[in-house]
Amino acid sequence: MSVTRNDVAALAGVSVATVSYVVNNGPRPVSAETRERVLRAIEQLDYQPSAVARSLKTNRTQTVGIVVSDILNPILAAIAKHAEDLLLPSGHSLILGNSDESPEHELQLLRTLVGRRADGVLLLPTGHNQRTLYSAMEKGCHLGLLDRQVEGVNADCVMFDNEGGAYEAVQHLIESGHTRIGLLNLPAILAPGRGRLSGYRRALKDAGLTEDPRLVREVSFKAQECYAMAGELLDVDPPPTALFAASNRLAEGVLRHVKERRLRMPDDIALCVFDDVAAFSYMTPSITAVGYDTREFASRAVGFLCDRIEDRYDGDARIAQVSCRLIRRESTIGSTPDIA
Amino acid sequence: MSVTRNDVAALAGVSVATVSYVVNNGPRPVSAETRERVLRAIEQLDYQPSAVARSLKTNRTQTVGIVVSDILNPILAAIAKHAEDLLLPSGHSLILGNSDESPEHELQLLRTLVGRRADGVLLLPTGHNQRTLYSAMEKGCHLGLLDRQVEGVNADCVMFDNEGGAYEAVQHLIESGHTRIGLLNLPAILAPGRGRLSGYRRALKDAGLTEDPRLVREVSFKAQECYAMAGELLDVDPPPTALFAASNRLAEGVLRHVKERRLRMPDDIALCVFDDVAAFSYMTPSITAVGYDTREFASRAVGFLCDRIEDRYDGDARIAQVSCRLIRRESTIGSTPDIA
DNA sequence: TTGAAAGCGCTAACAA
DNA sequence: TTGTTAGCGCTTTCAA
Repeated sequence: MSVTRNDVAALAGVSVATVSYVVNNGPRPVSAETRERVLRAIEQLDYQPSAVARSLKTNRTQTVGIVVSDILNPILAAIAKHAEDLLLPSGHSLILGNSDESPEHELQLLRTLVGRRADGVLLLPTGHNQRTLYSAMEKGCHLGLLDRQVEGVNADCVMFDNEGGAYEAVQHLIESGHTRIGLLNLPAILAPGRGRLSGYRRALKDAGLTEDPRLVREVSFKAQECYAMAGELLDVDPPPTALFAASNRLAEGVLRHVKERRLRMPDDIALCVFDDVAAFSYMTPSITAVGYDTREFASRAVGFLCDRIEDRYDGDARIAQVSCRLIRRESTIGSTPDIA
Repeated sequence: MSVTRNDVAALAGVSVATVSYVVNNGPRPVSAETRERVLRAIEQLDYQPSAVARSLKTNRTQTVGIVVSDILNPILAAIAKHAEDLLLPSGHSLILGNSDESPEHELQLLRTLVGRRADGVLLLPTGHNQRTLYSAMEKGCHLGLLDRQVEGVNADCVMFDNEGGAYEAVQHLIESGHTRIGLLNLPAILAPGRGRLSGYRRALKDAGLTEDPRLVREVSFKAQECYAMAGELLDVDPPPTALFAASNRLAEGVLRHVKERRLRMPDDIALCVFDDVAAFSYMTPSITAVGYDTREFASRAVGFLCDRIEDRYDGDARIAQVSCRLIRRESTIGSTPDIA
């Protein structure tokens, strides 16, 4: 079928072993002259070594999977992009999987990845499939969790400072004079939802405000529900004067209402969002958001994973936290001298 | 190292061939009783067949690459997502690559993909690397081009109706009373840029307007340059009253100026964008855009590719065109009764 | 410095 | 209905 190492060896008049040593640049030396001949043969035949055969032999595929809930979320797209960037130099390819928050979908993706003998997987877990995760790790497929720890799964995890970011956001709203602050939150079964909720609570408490339970809503990942919940939140009596949306997806629901009801931000309603996306800075009004460095996040996750893949670390699960910072924009402070 | 088919065969007390036929559900029959025993052994050992070994034998990897210029572009992310969706049922995995519009980067990604023996590649080409593309196809790696045809490469291609979409957009601006319409265009060396430019020109001509060359700007893919060019366009004297931005990226440059200069859309400047992204519908004012079905686009591309991978088609390169439609929003018509 | 050959885990042709 | 075995393209040990 295609050109193999035998063809190269034959053309160069050397053994297959020698070709191997030339291709891999080691581990044993090859005389300059022989190497030259081999390289010429490779060139001439347009020979491209088979990573498949190589993987079978070496038990390494130089492949890592990334399974996220939604690649359309710009945050996750950015993490995937940076992961790919960071993995490229070491020759790893990235296999992309979308779980859509579905455990069944996630299961299938994980099985496929294990079947392909991926060296590792970066996973934004649905929170299920513990057994499969455990079995994957047993089989030597290293695991790195993204922002969500999974109970009973002892894997490295990189998180955002969810609690701190939320605290800073809500504190900012309080300092801007708001006392009725609605929270549109992620499901609190997942770590980010829990963290953002507790940041919200701590900020209220530190300011001596009491929480109105009607102002705290938890939303699944359905866009429709976001929209509906945002509406309910705005309709609470007396209404909130500010909203903290715990994710960029959640913010969309709010923004649709703002538009439909012709609300002015921040006068009618102030808005702060966890997750900063590009559009927030050039919208009018621009949107105050909790931002963070997705490149750093990806870098920590890839670092953890490669440490294990390349046998530099084999200990207990590690946790890294990526810091967040509040970017104050017009949706809370009303006007900006400069574009942030 | 890991559990292999031999282990399963031994435990079940059958030959490796039988295990194979059970796992693959064919091609030869296995008695119900034996199958049962094998399945139990698989279960018990938590055996997961190696796709690597399978690929070496079958010369098929069930892997396709997708190489795009920027996965952060929501349009490309959507195409990647849909491609993954569509490929999953047939057991194909998607390897993601970001070329960043760099030919060198693209080259490396293509080489890696060929080395991994990807069954096919979906590519948004930089326009270079023809030889590598040609050689990849020679080697049996099927190729599907996304929106950009490459001269001298005889591969299937799916395109948007760039000319028609641009025509409709500019016609709409003209009908709204504009006569000085700026075009912020993609590089015209690439097919989409050419198509969108000629749609712009045809619309002007059909309306009896003459083109002012100062109102047509071509921009590379650098964000900075977008911003600068958008500024120059707005500063032409006499200034344009409407702008057609040939991509969502280009639109960002315009929107930053609109914000900084506190321009009102559409009164000070009307804006229409090729590429509809979610944010355009909930921004205020909402942005008029040329939209299309990314799912259909991905579906055509994946269809072309799988036809070849699965030997259903082996003829000349095919072209498909995905239609576009104008979505009129506030940035051109000033107010919408409903959210589009 | 180089070659020969075993074997990675699988599929499928050939035998039984 | 089932078992045996060659061989996919590579890496690497053992010998020369």
